[in-house]
Parts: sequence; C-alpha cells; structure tokens
Amino acid sequence: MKTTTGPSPGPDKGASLLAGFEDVVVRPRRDMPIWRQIYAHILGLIESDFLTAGSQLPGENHMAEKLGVTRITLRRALQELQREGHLTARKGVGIFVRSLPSVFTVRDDRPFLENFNGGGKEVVTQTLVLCRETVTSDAARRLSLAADAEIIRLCRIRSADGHPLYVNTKLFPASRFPDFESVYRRQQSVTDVFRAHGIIKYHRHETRVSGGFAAPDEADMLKLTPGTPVFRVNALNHDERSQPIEWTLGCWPLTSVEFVF
Amino acid sequence: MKTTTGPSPGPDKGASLLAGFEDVVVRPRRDMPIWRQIYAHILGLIESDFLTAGSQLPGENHMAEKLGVTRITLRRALQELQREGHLTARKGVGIFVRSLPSVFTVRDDRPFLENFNGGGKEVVTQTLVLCRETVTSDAARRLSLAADAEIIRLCRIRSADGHPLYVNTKLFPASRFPDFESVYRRQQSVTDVFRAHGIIKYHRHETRVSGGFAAPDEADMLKLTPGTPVFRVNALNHDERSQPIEWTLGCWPLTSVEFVF
DNA sequence: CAGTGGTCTAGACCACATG
DNA sequence: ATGTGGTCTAGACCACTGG
Repeated sequence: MKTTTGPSPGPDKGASLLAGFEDVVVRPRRDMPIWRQIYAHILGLIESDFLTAGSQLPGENHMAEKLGVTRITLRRALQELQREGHLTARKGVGIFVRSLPSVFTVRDDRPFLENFNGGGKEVVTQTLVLCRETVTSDAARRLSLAADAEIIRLCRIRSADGHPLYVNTKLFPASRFPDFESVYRRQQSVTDVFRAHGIIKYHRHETRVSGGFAAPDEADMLKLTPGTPVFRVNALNHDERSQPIEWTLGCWPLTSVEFVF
Repeated sequence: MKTTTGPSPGPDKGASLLAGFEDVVVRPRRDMPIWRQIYAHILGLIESDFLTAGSQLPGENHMAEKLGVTRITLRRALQELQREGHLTARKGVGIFVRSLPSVFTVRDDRPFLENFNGGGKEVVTQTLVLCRETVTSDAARRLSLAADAEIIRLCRIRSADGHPLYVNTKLFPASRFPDFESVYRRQQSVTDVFRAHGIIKYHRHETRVSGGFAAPDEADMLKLTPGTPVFRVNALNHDERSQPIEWTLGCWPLTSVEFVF
C-alpha cells in the first residue's frame, strides 16, 4: 500500500488529493448521524494506515464537496477527531494526521526513557527554558523553601518519532545546585545534574494525576487544538533524606499515554 | 442570593427564565470569538453559584435570542461546556448544570469512602449488576484463571450529593467467594465479603490510569454528553499471598477527580 | 496572491420527552 | 400539542499562511 506507483490513488501527499474520499456514501440514518459516519470513515482511514501520521488531509471544501455535505457537517466530524487527538489543524495551512500511539505506558518508578525505548520510538528531548528566578508562593510551599528563595526553572518538550508528546516544567531549589546550568548543558540530563551535586539516590514522594484541557500555549507546543483534553501530572521528588529536590508539572495529550503505578 | 423573594431575578428555576442573560454584551472581538465570550459568561454564572448545580438553563432559542446570536453560535459555547463537564444536555428536556467539584482527590492506598467524606459529600453507592459468568480471555489472564473458570461480576455506580461520579465493574474469581452474593447483599461492601472469606489483608498490586471518551452507555450512567473525556482506571488487588482476587475497571469524568499516589 | 481553517448567519426538519 | 435539544443546509466574511 505504501509503495503504490501506478495510477491508483495512494496515501502519498501529492498524488490524488482526495484519496480515501472516493465512493464514500453518507446519508442520514436513524442510528448514526452523517457527521458520525464521516467521523468513522476518516478514523478508519487513519487506523488502517491509509492516512499515515503527519500526512495532510484534503481541504475542508474539497472533502465536503466530495462527501456531498456542508462544510459545517464535515467540521463536526473533524472537530471530534481533533479533540480525540487523531487530527491537528493549523490555520492557513491544513489538517494533519497526528496518529499517536493509542497507549504509551509510563511506569512511574522507572527512569523516563526506559518506557519509551520499549516501544521502539525515537525520543527527542528539547530544552525550551533554563533560568533562575524567585519562587512563587506555590512552589515555595511545595519545595519547602523560604518565600524569597531562588529556584531553577527547566522547561522541556519530549517528542516520539517527531510527534510532541509531553511538555513539562521542573523547578529545583537553586541553593542545592550551584552548577546546574553547566552540567545540564553538557549532559542534557537532570539525573546527571543530581549526581554531579552528590545526589545519587532519590525517589518519587508523591504523584498527582488530574485532567484538564490544553491551554493555547500548551496546544501550540503539543500541536493540538486548544481545548483538547490532557493529563496534568504533578510530582515531587525527594532525596534520600526526604528533602524535596524537584517539582515537576507535566502535560500529556489524553490519548497518548497510560500511567502505571 | 439564594433566598431572594423580591421581584429581582434569581437563579430559581421558575422565576425569570432568562436570569443571568440580561444585559450581556457579546460582539466580535479580535482576541475572543463570540462563542468564547458566551462560554466565559455561562462559566462565570456557574462558578459564582448564580447557576447552581442541578438547575436548568433557559432553552437554546431563548438564550440565543437574548444574546443576539444564532443558535449555532450559542451551541458552540454550550458544547464546550458540556465536554468540560459543567453542563449536561438531555434531549427533549433541557440543559442542566453539572457543577462537579473541580478536584476530587482519591488516594489510591486508602479505602474508597475515606476520600469522599473529607469533602463533606454524601456518597451513595448503587449496585447495578451482581452475577456469575464465565471469564473472558482478558479477565482470565488478569486474574490468573483457567479459560473456563467462573467469575463474579459486580457493577456499581457512586454518586456524591446526587451527582454520579464513578462507574465501575469488578471481577472476582468465583471459586474464592462461594458466599459472595449473600454477604454482599447484607453488607453492600466488598471488604466485608473478603473478610467473610478469610481475606483480611489485601493490597493494590497495580493501577493503570488512562484516558478515553465516554461511550453512550457510560455517558448515560454518568449523566454526561457522549464523547466527554473520562479517566479509565484499571486496577488489580492481591491477597497477602500475592494471589489476584479483584480486577477493577472504573470510569470517572475527567474533571471530577484527581488521583494521588 | 490563492488557499486554508475559524467564525457566523438565517433559516429548516427531526426525534424526543413532557404535559 | 408544545417545547426541547440534535442535525443539517447554503451561503458569507475573516485571519492566517505560504508561495
């Protein structure tokens, strides 16, 4: 299916822009509204790999015309697929298949990368922010710091096979890590920063998982439609003397991960 | 605000059906589309307790007219509020405020009810199904049973202050609990069933938390709009000899709970 | 510039629940 | 019979992106 070179339509971007939307019949049914049928059809194209991850859909006007429905009706289906994380729309550009792994196990008690490599995904970590600043009252409470203490803020985004999966912000008490920046810039690893400062063992003290909806900036980073449901993870790490050393706030698309405890 | 008896409009159902929608100005803005302004306005009414949990909104036509927008535009806002769990619509009846606690901590290592009473909520548990049947292959693997073993299925729904919060299905190996039904019917408590069969101590072996979208039957039970995002919890309990004795599948509205580990 | 997705209007018909 | 929410149409204008 992927190496089709003949005249038959394939999922290739440039080929037949309406591949997958030929001979599709949608008409009012008692049990399933039209938009739901379109939803099911497109989802089928994605799950059968006819539409591959990253590929672009035909324009809304083209699809609507081909399906014989109004753009609004089509958009009802597209909207649902966006909220479920299968599609992502970029204004002025187009609609693209996100097609993330439907389940992406994260074991809470293991180093982050271990969970990914099992799935054969290539994981890339990108550092967005690394700076020092004064704590907020919230973070001070969490990290047991004075109100005017200094903290280190580290924001990163992780992608699997080029698809952004996870954005997080980590806060550290600055006093514990005088050489944070230099070590981190060399190794790009928080564990190595810990080790360089004499912290060899640390443990997860508490993990909170809640749900929410992607804010515009989160949606932008994760390539989601704003309002898409997400997991919010909120974790505190302690060193071996039970002192808080790391406060993490993370955000995952709801459909891209499963947490295992 | 709640005991208004004068002519001024209040949130009371029968009073002024359009209370809360007087003098609302919505007009196109660069930074916020109309539907988003309506969304914010209604959310404000809910969060300020002007619209109380369980109360009914005016009809869509009335609201749309009052706001000076099309029904479609209004529905864009209502749809968003439904997906976020603030509203629930019943066809042919009306739209109602769900207004659940935005955070509802569940500590994984504590008995279920302990987490609720702290919030001052009155919790009701309703048993939907209690029956014996042959295992599915999936459940057999999870509970380490033979392919033709018998299991006990228990489906329940839990509500806080009359609002359904949590539906779950529990599966037990039937051979371990000959008197399940009789004990359960008397006490309505799984812990008591365990105790009656000599299991005094048991522990959570594994918990998995994932995300999904309410199926029509789940939506019906939880009084949600189908497609609303939910947590799916999947847990296995072991007895003190590490034998699996309980397999739980649960479903929570995304916005009603926070998991703490 | 042309094409994209985002928003909005003014109608309409339907299935459903209630009185 | 009435009012409700659910669906759908046929247009329209806008802001954004890219060539």
